[in-house]
Amino acid sequence: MIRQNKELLNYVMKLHQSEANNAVIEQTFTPKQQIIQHGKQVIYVCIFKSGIAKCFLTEDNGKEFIEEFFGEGEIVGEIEVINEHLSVANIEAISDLVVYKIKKDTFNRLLESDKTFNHLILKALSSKIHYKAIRHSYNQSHPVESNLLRLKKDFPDFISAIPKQDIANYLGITLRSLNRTLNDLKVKGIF
Amino acid sequence: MIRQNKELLNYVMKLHQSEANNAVIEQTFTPKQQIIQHGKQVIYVCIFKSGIAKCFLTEDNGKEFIEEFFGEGEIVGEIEVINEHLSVANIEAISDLVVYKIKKDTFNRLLESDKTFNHLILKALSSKIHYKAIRHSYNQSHPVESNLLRLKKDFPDFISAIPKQDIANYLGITLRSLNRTLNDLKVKGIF
DNA sequence: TCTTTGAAAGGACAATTGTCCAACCTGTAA
DNA sequence: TTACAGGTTGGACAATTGTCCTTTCAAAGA
Repeated sequence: MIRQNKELLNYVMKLHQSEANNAVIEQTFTPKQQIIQHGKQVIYVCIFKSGIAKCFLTEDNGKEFIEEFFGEGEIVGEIEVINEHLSVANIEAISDLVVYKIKKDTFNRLLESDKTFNHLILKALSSKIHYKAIRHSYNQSHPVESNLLRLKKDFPDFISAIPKQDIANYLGITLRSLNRTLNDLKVKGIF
Repeated sequence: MIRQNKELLNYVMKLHQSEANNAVIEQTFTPKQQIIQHGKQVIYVCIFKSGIAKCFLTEDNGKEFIEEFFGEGEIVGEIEVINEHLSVANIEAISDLVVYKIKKDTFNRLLESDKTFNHLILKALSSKIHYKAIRHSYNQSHPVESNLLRLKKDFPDFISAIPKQDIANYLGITLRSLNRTLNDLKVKGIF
């Protein structure tokens, strides 16, 4: 549930050192700070060095849906830069965060001129599609209880690392339902 | 709900004519034929020239979840070729289908040597993430009735073009629920 | 110290959705 | 023709999930 991309992170760390003119900048965020906001232009592509952030959409009825939790090496803003549109989603820090920022133009230049980088981005995009497909299929096809067990298997400590409301929004259920199911699992001795 | 990518289709049609050695082959399928099967190696990337196919996963509990319906210009198999893993999903023809097939190695060569092609693929991948994000957020955050109205707006004739069970699987609901909601909408005079 | 705010927890009831089943068509094969 | 398989439809009831609301607790600020 917390996505990572170590291979990309390694490469961006190298770029951070080798590229001239601060092509890759480091920046820190504190919990609840916004990294990208829906409807705004995306000027920087960001790659997470450490910490956790959430990627979410807010629907017309006020409900918030969490697309992913992003950890080390995950990249955000690349979709918007590649397809040249405004930001679809919001990215917000959950923990303290350190990110590498790459200016839009620099990112496009790297895509064109650096074959390794280009391929890493192709792979990053493919992975996103891959894990989104698997996640939504599983979530839709299984009861809440199974979904929670699956998250626990992936990331045993998710209950304490991520606010309950965010977990509920990730699963597309209400906080009430989440609590109810967690309770059932406690009674059963799991969790 | 039926995804298209005309820009990519145009380019692949050009490749079909210009590339030597049958780099791009045309093939036809009839309804229910399998184009890609879960767990198998992907040797060809396919781009749809005409017709409709469904992309779906089958879960351990036997439930089938439909990722997307693909129409003109949509591409399948590229995720597997780029990330070098076995097929995640199944692709099956719904209507009669004509596809362009590109061998894995040819696809990789084009990605490396043809900048326009490379960029079209980057955009295709980005779009997939984009529309997946929007769709799942909307679906999870709205009742079945709203989801059906949204599909009808997108593709007015979907009820007759796509089997009911497939629509239910696409929305992650049962056939019973789908029928119930369709009935409600009929009574209300919509649909 | 005394509010105040926000996250967490759960009771009670309503609404939605699933499960199981039977009935009804339509086209195809025996 | 007859039988059968597959897609479609909806009744009856069970199970799940949502809505609304109250309580508790802990951290932050007046």
